[in-house]
Amino acid sequence: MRPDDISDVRALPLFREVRDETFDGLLRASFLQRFPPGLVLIRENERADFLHVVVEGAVEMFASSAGRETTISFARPVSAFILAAVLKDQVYLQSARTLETSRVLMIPASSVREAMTDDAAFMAAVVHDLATAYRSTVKDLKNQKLRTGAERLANWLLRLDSEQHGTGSVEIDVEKRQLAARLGMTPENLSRAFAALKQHGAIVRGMRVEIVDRDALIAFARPDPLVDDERT
Amino acid sequence: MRPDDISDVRALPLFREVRDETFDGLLRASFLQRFPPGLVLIRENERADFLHVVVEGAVEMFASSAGRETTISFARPVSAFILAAVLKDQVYLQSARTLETSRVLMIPASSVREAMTDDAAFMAAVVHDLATAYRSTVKDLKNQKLRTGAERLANWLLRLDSEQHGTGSVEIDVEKRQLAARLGMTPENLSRAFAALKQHGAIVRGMRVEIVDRDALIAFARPDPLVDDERT
DNA sequence: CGTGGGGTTGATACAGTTCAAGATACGTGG
DNA sequence: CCACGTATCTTGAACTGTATCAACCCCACG
Repeated sequence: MRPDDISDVRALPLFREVRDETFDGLLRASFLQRFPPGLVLIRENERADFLHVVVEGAVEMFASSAGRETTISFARPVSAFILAAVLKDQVYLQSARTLETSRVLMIPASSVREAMTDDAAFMAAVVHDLATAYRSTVKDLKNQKLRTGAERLANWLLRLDSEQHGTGSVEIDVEKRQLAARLGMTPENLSRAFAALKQHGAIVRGMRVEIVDRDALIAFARPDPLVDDERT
Repeated sequence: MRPDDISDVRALPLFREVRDETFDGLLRASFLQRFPPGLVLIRENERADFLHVVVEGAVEMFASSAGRETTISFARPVSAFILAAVLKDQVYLQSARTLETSRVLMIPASSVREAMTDDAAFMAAVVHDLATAYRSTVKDLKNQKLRTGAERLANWLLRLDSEQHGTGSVEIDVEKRQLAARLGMTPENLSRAFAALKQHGAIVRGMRVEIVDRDALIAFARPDPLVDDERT
């Protein structure tokens, strides 16, 4: 494991305040592995043996039941995923697969649980991380239940624009099929949602979207900090 | 506060393993209040000043955005709700209102955060509670995204039957409009879903449902422990 | 009684998926 | 460098799932 990677992982909210010996102990038992795109890292219903941390690349969390499948979320560097299953010593509720070539740090579940009982600072960080993940899922649920697909897209565009300095010209940084999955719809539906947004001030051309009438787009999207804001 | 209530609250997973002085400290700062039905206890976007515990009655968690509203979950005695907002010292993401006359214990957020830093056992219980709430929300999300309304109803009936000793004759213990909200659909849609289940071995008459062909109902519902099981 | 709320039913409309076909983009091998 | 093949994206049409609006039934309760 390269020194750069170590310091990136160390900088995670989950590990930042932790004692050195706790962090070293966690790393000693772990290993970093490189995976090709499309590889399934975790299958739901398997026992949670490791806490995974995406160090490089991108991972999609998804879930299936009765033959249907849906995307739950994406994990990008540097972040940990499925902490809850590890803590409860339970099976995963979600599956995970790489979207690109990715490097993933795998920390044994038992080490995580030990570190938590030994180091109060780590346990406090775990509490914070869990609370954040929980609230993020509640926001997803609200986004899904309270909005149509086109509205979810419009709000996603507004957020992306503000991340890209609010110039009104947005570069889509993911494949559209991935974007469709993230927004909880089919690729066909995403196409139609883009077409529908022409009426509301957003024009798409390839991977670039021009927000020509921000007020109209906002009026259509009706953004809500309790759904869209990352920080709260 | 009556001794019975105290021991009920003490028995919650969140407080069971906690030191006596921690528990006493929490209670000292708290107060128990009685509320009439339909009263809004918490409004989303308000600062989380209290951790609430339903001691008696029933509370509905719901959320609104852009004029639409949806039910997120129900809290029945004895359980705590919206722990995450309290821990992050943030605003509530959900609103809460009583469904019936209810008694609710309100613990100041600052006391909860103090108790957590003082008592490792309490913090450990908080971790477990948060992980459980998080996984429960993920299951809700899967239930919502992977199933139709009729399928959600069918699975709810199967679970209710197993709770009522699997006799195949199920008594619905909530108003149907509440049930519709819990299953994420309109009351009209619930009526139609019940009608549709006649084809799949479940016959409704008033508040009573007869499961006349369990195999057929299971084949239609396709229950999944990773969505329906409370324990995992 | 009569009135009102919960529940059901019907008609209509919108949201979303599916299936199929065509368009565009892109990397590879000839 | 072009041609081809493949994957992504778009568009159209049909269909499922759900919401909405309206009418009506039923029963409990004043």
